[in-house]
Amino acid sequence: MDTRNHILNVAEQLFSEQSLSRTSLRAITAAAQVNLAAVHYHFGSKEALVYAIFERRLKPMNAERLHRLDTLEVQYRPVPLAALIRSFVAPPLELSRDRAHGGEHFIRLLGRTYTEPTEFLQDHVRTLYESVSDRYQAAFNATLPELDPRELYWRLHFMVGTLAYCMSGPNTMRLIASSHLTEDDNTPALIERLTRFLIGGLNPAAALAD
Amino acid sequence: MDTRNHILNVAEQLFSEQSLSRTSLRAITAAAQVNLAAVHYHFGSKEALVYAIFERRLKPMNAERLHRLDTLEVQYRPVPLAALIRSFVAPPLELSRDRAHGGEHFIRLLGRTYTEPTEFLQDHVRTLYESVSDRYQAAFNATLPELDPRELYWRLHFMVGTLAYCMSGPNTMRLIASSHLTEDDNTPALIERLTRFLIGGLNPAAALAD
DNA sequence: GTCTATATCCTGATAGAC
DNA sequence: GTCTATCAGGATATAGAC
Repeated sequence: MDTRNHILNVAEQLFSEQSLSRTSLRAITAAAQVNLAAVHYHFGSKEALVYAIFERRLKPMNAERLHRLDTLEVQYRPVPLAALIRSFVAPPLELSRDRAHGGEHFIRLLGRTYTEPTEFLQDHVRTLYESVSDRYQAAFNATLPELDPRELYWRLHFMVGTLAYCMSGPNTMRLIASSHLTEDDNTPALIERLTRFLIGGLNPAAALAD
Repeated sequence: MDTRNHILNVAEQLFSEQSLSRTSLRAITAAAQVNLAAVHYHFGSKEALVYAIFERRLKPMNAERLHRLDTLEVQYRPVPLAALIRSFVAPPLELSRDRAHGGEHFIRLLGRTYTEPTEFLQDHVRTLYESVSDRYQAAFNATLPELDPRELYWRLHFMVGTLAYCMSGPNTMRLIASSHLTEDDNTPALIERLTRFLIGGLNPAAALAD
């Protein structure tokens, strides 16, 4: 079990630095200083290893989102927009800050997965997102009842896209001059910046409030 | 020259469906019904083929952006936010609609490249974006003078992220239930939806106007 | 559980005839 | 310009000793 977790950690980091297909099992086992065959013993295949990486992180992350949403929904109905957005974007961004446990690497990897056309992963990840997707769609619908479902759908799509780009992180292609990209910009500040941006985008009329 | 363009077209499509590393030269030459050695004769290497694909599309696309910005800047100063955003997001989205010339495939590929950690491409693409990046940063700064540079940087970062996600297209992972993802949603409508979202995000106070 | 050795296949690239 | 044939290396996966 120790070896298994060690492989997960090292693979997670390497996968976050290079694409899945460009990262070989040999590179992983060499970096982890374990035998090549250990991966097949513990996971069965490279794809199964990737599955395990996503499952380990996504389950608690999305459970945290649902927990925050539960708390909000007993307190308010409907949930105020700012709080709703924050409960959705904060868990992944906070996980990305968790360098001690490798969360930073995983979130980078996750951000890329949103746009990567690797079919074998898409289905697996979609399943791990199902409850979050349903619950939040209903919650946003309750908070923004004046939007028709199609318009709401598109705005949520834009929201997910913005978040995904933030997750893919500082090693992403920087089209905008990066003189202001300072590492000192901490996670709570980023969460607030992003939340303000999304409030404006999701509901222009509500942007002035809060 | 005919073979060369044919290879470019076929490669562009295959690269948009699978990641760069998972798409082999053999798959490309088989689909294009040309000889494997033809790629090396016309381009020299797989990486050089990828360069050529990006150069062919990115140069006119960004020239179009700068052309629109030029036109706007002789007409207004500063350029209104909505028009500025539209001039930035429309060229790629319109290109994505150009199925006759394969623009749809390229834009999908481009959307992914924003978050993919393939170093050899990043530098090349960044160079092709340099003038656009500089000009637009100045234009947004003139339109939104009340934002300090760091805040503006982050909002533009969010904007690019949202656009990138839209470009990566309908085959992207759909976390939000896709019942409303109808293909009939045409490009002009998407441009307007996205522009309205971005107006709200970039400048909440201006969202109510326009 | 861990390791060595190996099977099988696919990759990008190139040499050289036509 | 196009083709065949081939090289050299790296990939995943597995069989079997310890």
